[in-house]
Amino acid sequence: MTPPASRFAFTQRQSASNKTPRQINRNLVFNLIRTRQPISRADLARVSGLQRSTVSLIVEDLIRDKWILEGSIGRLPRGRRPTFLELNHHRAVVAVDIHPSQTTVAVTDLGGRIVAQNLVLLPVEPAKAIPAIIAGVRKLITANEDKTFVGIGISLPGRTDLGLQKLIFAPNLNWPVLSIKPRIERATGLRVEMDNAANACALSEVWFGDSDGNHDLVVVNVSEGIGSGIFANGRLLRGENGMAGEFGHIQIDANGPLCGCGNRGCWETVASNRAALRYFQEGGGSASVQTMEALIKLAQAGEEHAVKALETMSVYLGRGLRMIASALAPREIIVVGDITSAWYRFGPLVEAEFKVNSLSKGPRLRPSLDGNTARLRSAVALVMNEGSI
Amino acid sequence: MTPPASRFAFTQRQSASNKTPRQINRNLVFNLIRTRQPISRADLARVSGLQRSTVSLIVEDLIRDKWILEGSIGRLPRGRRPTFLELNHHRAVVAVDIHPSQTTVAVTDLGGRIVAQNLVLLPVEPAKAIPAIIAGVRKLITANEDKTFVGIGISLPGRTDLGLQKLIFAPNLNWPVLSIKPRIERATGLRVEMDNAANACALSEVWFGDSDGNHDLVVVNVSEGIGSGIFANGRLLRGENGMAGEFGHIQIDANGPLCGCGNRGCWETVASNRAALRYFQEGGGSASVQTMEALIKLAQAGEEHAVKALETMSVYLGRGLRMIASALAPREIIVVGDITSAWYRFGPLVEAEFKVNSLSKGPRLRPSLDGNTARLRSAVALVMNEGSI
DNA sequence: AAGATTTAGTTCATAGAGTCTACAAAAGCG
DNA sequence: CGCTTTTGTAGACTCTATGAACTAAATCTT
Repeated sequence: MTPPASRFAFTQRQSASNKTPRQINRNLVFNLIRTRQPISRADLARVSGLQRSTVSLIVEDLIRDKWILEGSIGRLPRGRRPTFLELNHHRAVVAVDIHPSQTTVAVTDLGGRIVAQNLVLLPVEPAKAIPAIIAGVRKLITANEDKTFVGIGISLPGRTDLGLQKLIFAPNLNWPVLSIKPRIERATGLRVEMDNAANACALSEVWFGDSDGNHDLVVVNVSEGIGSGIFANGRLLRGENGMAGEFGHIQIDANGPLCGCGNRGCWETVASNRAALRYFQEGGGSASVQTMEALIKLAQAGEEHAVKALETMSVYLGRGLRMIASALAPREIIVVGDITSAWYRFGPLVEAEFKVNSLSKGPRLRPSLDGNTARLRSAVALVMNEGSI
Repeated sequence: MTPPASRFAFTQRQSASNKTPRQINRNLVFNLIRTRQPISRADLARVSGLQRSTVSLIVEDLIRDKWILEGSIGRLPRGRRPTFLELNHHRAVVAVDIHPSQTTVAVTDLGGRIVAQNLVLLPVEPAKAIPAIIAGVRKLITANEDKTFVGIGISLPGRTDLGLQKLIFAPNLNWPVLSIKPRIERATGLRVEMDNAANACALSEVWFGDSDGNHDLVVVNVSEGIGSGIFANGRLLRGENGMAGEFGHIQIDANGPLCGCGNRGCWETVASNRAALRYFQEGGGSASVQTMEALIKLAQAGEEHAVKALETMSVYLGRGLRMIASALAPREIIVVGDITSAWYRFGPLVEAEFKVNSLSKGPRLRPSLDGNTARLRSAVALVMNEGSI
């Protein structure tokens, strides 16, 4: 098939054993089943490039380990009928999406399909928030006792410290640096993996998008601030201390408003939800509008100040996205956030500014279909990505 | 040792055969010999984590294929004396560094040591430039007939089309889109690999730097324009059509001078060599100064206008570097270009602006020790990186 | 000086893994 | 009923790493 990866890349300083090919191929076969189920062994062999006998052995392993199941029997023009394989729908993952406005706990199957879902009212005090989350998780687990849970994936509105794997920094929630991972692990007995919302969305796009995960993409999460998740060279680009993707603080306007970081005119200060609300107030809009949803509703109803505010935000949004495009040249940039609910109206403005003076075609720019779902579905990816199989 | 890489990463959509471990381990062993030569089999086993017997087999292979040689015999406090292994110094690579101001052709051994070196006068017309390069390469090859050449690595002042692997776009040379790779391959009979100067420098840092190539770094090449090479997740980050790293066109100053790309205040227009010369002229400097080297010399002599021009450039340079740091959070940012020759004087200015308002420690910022050498030494990496072993 | 100890490097039986060929199973078609 | 086609399995074969045993060659101890 395609040529082998560079043999001199530095990716692996790790020696390989005889079990390495099985690990790789097992991974490959599982992902093919995940993305193309139902699928027969023979088709897996054709798609993967492995021999039918090899696929059979790997499938046997995966069935023994309860990751997949034999399903219905297919039908062909002639020849023996294939046995379809599918993900084991008795296995499930708990998905937690912590969000400033609303926190959701859900159960998804291994394919990322949402099976059950609850909202959790998050107490303001951090000390009470985590018990509330644990209670929500427990409730869903007991309500789905027929499932075997593989782990818990959490999407956070803040940074996680990948080195220690347990701290988060979530200024938008007014939480201090917290060590939530071990607490939830102890309380539930399940493995917990977490990452910030933008990375979660990026993983969702790669795992559940129609593309095969072979190209680079950037997810830009526009809410109170602006964060981003970068998928490049086949992995999330995390950077030192997980700090990569902080495009929110690239300077867009040297004369812009002062940012919390101390600089002027950071992208966040001119293109975030907060910026849009500020434009609205400064433009003479009603002081009663306090949330982005309200502002968007107003604009959709045709209120002039609201439209103007979102138009200004859109232009700045496009300008920053253009910088991301020239910095990383991904194949796609995906926007997540409230503004996407009015993309039909403001998307063209963003796109116009995004394409200004661009020499070549540039990346595709599109809104995420549903950020809430994407963050929840990322749970499977988070849990499985760390190699639980 | 370290835990295995994620089994669900999408890096490899490729099936593995039972030869895969050998490929990986051979790669690993060769790189250990490359970076730690001279080294014994026993030490290789200790460092790699492989068994002594496995290392012996791989070493036998590498010797048979002429990549390495048995060298001198060591001495220990007690026990049998180890046989040192080293790179085969009969094998060499041709390194070509095409540069607007001067083009160099060199021969390096597999360890990147420069064995021979010639300057090539590049005719202005592109039609005559390539024959001149070929002649220079031929001359060095015949002058080093004791060597066996593995390939030719070329560093270019422009973009290469990685998809087709043969086109380059080099506006700074006033060359049209050219297909130089197959021409040189046909003329010399050697495999040609090429990449732009910034990527070449990044590869050099990873291959020959003291770090083990396990972390992310960005090389910023400041000359007429500004280009960059991004090393992340264990590989060069190339992006769609090899266009990643075009930080030169991020906007630094919305009211800045008009850039060739159509926007205002691109980083290139305020922090490149060209920008420094413009500051100098606008500030009332002598019109006779036309090159960056001359400007730097003048500044080093204390001429006020020159100092001022380079100081302005330095501040803008630092500002852009700050954006790279927050976008990618690499462990290191390395600056290459003429300005590094006066880093002792202007580096602190760059660094000061770079660190403005930075919350955390941030990446290390440092000048490349020698950009010319780095670009030449990248030839080995370019040739070997594509898997010729 | 002879044996003990230590370290380097090799040999070989063994087990894990994928490939490839042969073959059994199961369906449609004439 | 036999032929063809396709799915899935079995087994011989090859490649590879492992780990224990072994040889080689040096120093240390007595």
